[in-house]
Amino acid sequence: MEARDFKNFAYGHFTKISKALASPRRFELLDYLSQGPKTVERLASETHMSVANTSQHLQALREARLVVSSKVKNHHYYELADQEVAELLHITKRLAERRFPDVADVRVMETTDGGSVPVMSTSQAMAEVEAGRAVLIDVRAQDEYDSRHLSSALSIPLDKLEERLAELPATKKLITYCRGSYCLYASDAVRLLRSRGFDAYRLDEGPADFAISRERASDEQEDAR
Amino acid sequence: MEARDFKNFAYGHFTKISKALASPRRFELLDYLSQGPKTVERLASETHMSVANTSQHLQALREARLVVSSKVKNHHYYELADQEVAELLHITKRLAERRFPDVADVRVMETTDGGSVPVMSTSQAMAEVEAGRAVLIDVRAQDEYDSRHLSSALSIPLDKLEERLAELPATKKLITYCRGSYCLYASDAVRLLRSRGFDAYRLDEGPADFAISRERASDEQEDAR
DNA sequence: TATCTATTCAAGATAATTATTGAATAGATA
DNA sequence: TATCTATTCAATAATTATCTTGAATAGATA
Repeated sequence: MEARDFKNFAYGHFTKISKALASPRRFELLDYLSQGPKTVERLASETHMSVANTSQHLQALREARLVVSSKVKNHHYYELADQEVAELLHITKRLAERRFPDVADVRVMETTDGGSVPVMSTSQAMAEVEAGRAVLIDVRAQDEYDSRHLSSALSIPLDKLEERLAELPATKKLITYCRGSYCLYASDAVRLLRSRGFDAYRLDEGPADFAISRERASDEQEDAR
Repeated sequence: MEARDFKNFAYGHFTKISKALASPRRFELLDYLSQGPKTVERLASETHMSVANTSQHLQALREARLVVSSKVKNHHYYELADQEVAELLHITKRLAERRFPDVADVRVMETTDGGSVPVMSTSQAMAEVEAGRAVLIDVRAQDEYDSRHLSSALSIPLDKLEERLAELPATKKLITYCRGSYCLYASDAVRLLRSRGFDAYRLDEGPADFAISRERASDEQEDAR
């Protein structure tokens, strides 16, 4: 193989990955998939795309080997092919926030509802929970919770929150979380809870982001040995 | 701002980053830029692109805020806007190798010349150097060495290697490195050195990759505190 | 001032990507 | 077997990206 062919081969493959992430629709699909496996129809309705278009984008993601699919009954489930895909999303978002400060500003504005929704970091939240002063509430859909959730978190999907208020301790902090820093569910939950007198907060990340920080930490412990 | 507008805003910005990485030419430009600042003409000749096309791609990278430029005399120097860009390249490559095993196979085949060029990891190399059994040789261009290099490495650009053989210790291992795992310079150097009787090896990464591993390690030490 | 050099800009042809529509398929369920 | 459901495929039109060519610019140098 000639040197130039080798470079074309390598860069061609690298950009298969980046091309797959280069469409806002596909980026969003991957973002949802980082919460766990989902069917085409579910992804279509969550992203407000047509089913055909969703399917087409999923084909593109599969060609780039970022997702894999499996069949259960007559549903096709798609999921991330590798946890490193979630890491790539994470780093791309972080770089976007660094290079376009507006992005972070708008995120904070929107997810805190202009400052009225207090935010807590995961480490702070963990400390509160361990000290018995707070309870974690996962407000995502049940299957997303089942797929992965923060330890000790309760599952109360946002649309069930109002009818299940009685289950919540009035004397503790309630710390909600959802898919990640750009998801508004936890902010909606905090607003509802605060309007009912609870001391509510939201996390600044979701289980996928948290898993990445954890993994990086353990990678490094291995490297250090 | 409506919830949908917020998502479009956020995903639109995330994909500005990915779109910039989605062309093999631009990916290659960034890869060269991770070795240090370079002029348009230099980048054009290294990537075998026309100057106009190179400039156009650099504009695109600047729009995506992945590079910044500065002017010295009548040369425009471009450089990475953030070290995290190099990290994004690194992770994209790693994921491409995981998902497309051929990429790693071809890389190993090409950079070891079918197995005849022995490869060493950076940690192994560092240990050999510290024990006084090996010398590190940076075979990249002088300005790339000046921009950043592994500590204790000698600078001997590949095209000067033959005339400077007398400077090299015949009793130690010679460990060469270049831009990274996909760069062939170090392999060429090893072939030359071995043909003259030296005990030569190449590193499996370059200074940019090495810096990323280091940074990750120190990030995690901070997190642990 | 004239000229040279490095870079950018503008226009155009070609190719690739996207969303939409409607048809096709494959596997359940009745 | 017939029907239903979830998904994919195929064709189209609209948009966007790419490379080439040649002209324009801005700053050095003579």
